[in-house]
Amino acid sequence: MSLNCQDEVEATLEVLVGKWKLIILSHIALNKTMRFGEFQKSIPDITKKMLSSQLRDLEYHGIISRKVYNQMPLKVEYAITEYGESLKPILDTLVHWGKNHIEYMSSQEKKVVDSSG
Amino acid sequence: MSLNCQDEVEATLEVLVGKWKLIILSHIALNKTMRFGEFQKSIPDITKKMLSSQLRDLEYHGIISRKVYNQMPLKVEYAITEYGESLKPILDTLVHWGKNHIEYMSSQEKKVVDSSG
DNA sequence: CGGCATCCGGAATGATACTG
DNA sequence: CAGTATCATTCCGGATGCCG
Repeated sequence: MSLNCQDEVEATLEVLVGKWKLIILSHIALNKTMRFGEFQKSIPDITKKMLSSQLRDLEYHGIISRKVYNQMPLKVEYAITEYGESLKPILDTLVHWGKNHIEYMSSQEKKVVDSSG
Repeated sequence: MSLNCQDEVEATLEVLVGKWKLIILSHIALNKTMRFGEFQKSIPDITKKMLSSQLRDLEYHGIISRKVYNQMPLKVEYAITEYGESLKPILDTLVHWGKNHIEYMSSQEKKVVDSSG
């Protein structure tokens, strides 16, 4: 059996690659449903085009679902699928490590700021 | 308190972004030390330039260490740092999900292959 | 052996305008 | 409101050659 897990990591990366996918997931994982505009408010720096394309990718891979309401004004709701939920452990470890890393970095920063004080 | 974890995810991504970083980590996490050439053998598709730059990034962020032996022929050993070890849970969840995803995809494939049989 | 410098193409991302 | 179309740009990563 192979000890290195390159294929598995690559398979996961294929689904999660993209500047905004994990950001999007970190939001939708916490809500039952989210609308296009809500994503834009939550993620100010993302453009419509990027949001749209990343959402489509995630939908293609079965991570999120998309429901259109035929009404005016238009309404579209996104939700995380059951399969998408299986990504939560990844998100959790990412958030956990990031939290620790931010603390680590700010503790490193103090040593630098020291010279200006 | 903030419920969305965008900053944390982004902080983690800043360290892990790059086509090969997680692949590299998935290899070095299983070995005490690895040499430049060993990475090349383990990851046939990576170029010297990419390997070099990704290793430098990881070293910069304190994830791996680099030790040069002043001898001919040149010898350089890379190792995962203690801080780098803290990424293992992320790798584990990635590998775990990837494994499951590969099975999921191959089960989807059968339905398609069906038409050629 | 391990790695950097240079050049280069294509993919990823962004800005803006337009649409049902 | 929720996108798409188009054009511009940035940047990642690959090919190659040179170096200690």
